[in-house]
Amino acid sequence: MLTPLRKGSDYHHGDLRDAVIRVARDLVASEGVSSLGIRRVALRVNVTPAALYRHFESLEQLRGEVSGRVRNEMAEMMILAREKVGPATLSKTRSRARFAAIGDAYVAYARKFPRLFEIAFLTCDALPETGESLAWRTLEESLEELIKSGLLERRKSLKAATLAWSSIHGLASLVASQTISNKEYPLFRKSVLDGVQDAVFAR
Amino acid sequence: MLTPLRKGSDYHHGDLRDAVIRVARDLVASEGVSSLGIRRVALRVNVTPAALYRHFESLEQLRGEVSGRVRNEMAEMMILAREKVGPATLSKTRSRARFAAIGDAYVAYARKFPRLFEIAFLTCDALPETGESLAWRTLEESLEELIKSGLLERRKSLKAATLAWSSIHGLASLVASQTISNKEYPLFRKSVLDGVQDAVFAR
DNA sequence: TAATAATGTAAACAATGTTAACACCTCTGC
DNA sequence: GCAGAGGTGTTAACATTGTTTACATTATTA
Repeated sequence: MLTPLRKGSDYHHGDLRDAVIRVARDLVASEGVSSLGIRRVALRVNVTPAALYRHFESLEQLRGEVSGRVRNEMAEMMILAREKVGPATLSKTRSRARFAAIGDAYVAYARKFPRLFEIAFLTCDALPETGESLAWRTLEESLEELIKSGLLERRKSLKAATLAWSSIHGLASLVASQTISNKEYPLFRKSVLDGVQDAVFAR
Repeated sequence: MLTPLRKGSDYHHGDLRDAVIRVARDLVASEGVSSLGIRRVALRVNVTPAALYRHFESLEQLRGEVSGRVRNEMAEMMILAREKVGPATLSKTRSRARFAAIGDAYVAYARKFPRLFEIAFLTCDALPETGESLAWRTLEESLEELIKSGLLERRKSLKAATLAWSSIHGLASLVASQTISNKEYPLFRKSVLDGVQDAVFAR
């Protein structure tokens, strides 16, 4: 327990809104999106249900907020994984490995937190206005590295980005929804990764 | 109205179970998966809520049943689209067109019925025992055609199938969840289709 | 035709999202 | 310092939901 949710006998919470989203995220992660509810979250945050309506218009909006937070979390995981292989250089193998890392992190997240991945891409009537996603920008950065290290022609870059995202996302989605099992996964993984690399890297 | 839901003053319905799934499907299609409810469906079928529990254990199971029906519906659309380009022959262009048709039908369905596509791939605790999916078998058939017409080596066939499905599914999923807009769609579509064809067809 | 199973209804239950009226806390302007 | 105003929590209620239990009606079968 990092910080107590309520400091002593405070009437005010201090930072409800954020605590609510955090707890909601954890609830979805462990019990699924259909278990996310105003009252259940309120209980865990040790607050009255009505209090949540000071910070969220509806359950639907809270769901959207969780969805947005998860998408950011995913992107941060991707960035972390990329940094872990080493800082960006002009080395071909380096930038190639960094590119592979973000794709791997994407589907690794879906495998580790399938319920979170699910809520991240649910059609949401009330999603927080997000410009270009962090994940997409991260992908673009990696492609830029590939261009600078001479592995990718600039004119092919956009096409590479869209194909890479689609196939990686498809793999992640099929895994998260258990449409493909853990046993089938390695084959799918190899096919997709090879396919993406074949398409991205000029031969 | 094709068939009246209740024949005259019948106490018994005749074929509730099926009528329920049909109505549930339409409800999801028009108002989204979170609007699917026992009472709402019961009302539309002109039946008491408790009646549904003679045919389904829970709302969760009904959701699973709808999900299964939609997956079948998708596969039927794919088969229909494939037949529409013409019967299977050994012609290279023919089998190639038939292969493209099923991929196009897949994402076309997701574009036309995003809410149905969504429920089709929701993680479902109670999904009806389905062996190999009809869609997957349809894909395998098309790959077999490609092999027989000399466009694809048999040893590459499984890899081709997994890559094709992942990327097409990813494209469909990103479209259905509105992660990519209608404006961005054409570019994504071209990238994915080209990428799949490059990977599938030996060069 | 009488018993039995299948399938519907009626009424109740606890739990849910949401709202309105009220209480407390914190801050600003004098 | 302090009065009031706005922000943030509580309490109590409401309509609606999934689900169960007891009962009524129809269909099936021996």
